[in-house]
Amino acid sequence: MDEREKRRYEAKAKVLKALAHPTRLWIVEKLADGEHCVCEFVNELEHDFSTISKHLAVLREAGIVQDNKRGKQVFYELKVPCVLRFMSCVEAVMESQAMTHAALLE
Amino acid sequence: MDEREKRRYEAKAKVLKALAHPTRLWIVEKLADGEHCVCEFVNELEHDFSTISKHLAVLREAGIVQDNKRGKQVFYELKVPCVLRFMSCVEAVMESQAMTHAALLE
DNA sequence: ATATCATTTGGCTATATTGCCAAATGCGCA
DNA sequence: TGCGCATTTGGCAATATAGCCAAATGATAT
Repeated sequence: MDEREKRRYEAKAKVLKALAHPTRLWIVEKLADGEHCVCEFVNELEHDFSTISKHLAVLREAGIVQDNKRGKQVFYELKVPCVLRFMSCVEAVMESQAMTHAALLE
Repeated sequence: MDEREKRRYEAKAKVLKALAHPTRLWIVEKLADGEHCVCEFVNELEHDFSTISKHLAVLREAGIVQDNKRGKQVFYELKVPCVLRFMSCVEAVMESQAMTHAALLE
């Protein structure tokens, strides 16, 4: 793996890393039906404003979401909605894993 | 988010986290064309055997790959190949990000 | 049985991530 | 202009992750 390829894999990993957190995953799924205000995330998740804000920054810096400021509020929306398609495969992995564990108990 | 849902998001995040590392991503893509021996990864990546082995353990525990021991060697293969479909979307995110940055420079 | 090879595991240090608090910012309204 | 609200930023302590070395394991071949 040369330097160029290495940087490319690091960039790819950064995108997946942005998704790889329960709170951020929840936010991304929430955005499936369109734009939402930061305040909604804070209300529904039991976290500090600052914590949510930092999670949103991670998603924004990865290029997954974008923010739209309107009035006092900030709304976030998915910039690249194809990430939603990951979910069914992630669930397939979890199911396969559950089956394997069940098989070991037999 | 109740306790049950929380655990579910943690499990999903675990799968994505397993993919969210340059070396592991490289390994997963390498497995696109089928089974490969651990020794091949060690040869092609400039890492210690133990480092590669731990990365493989992360992928295995997440349910993404499975190991097949034959003779002295251990071969790994994708257990749930749909993860390969993530790549094009990850690249779409990167491209969208590149465009945004380019736009800012104008 | 023993030596050998491929891989895994344990242990360690360095680095990265998370989540809270407090303080700073930015916008709209009185 | 100056206040108040929504959000972001800075800073810190706790925890998690990465990668190296050395030692342990497990199968094969002698």
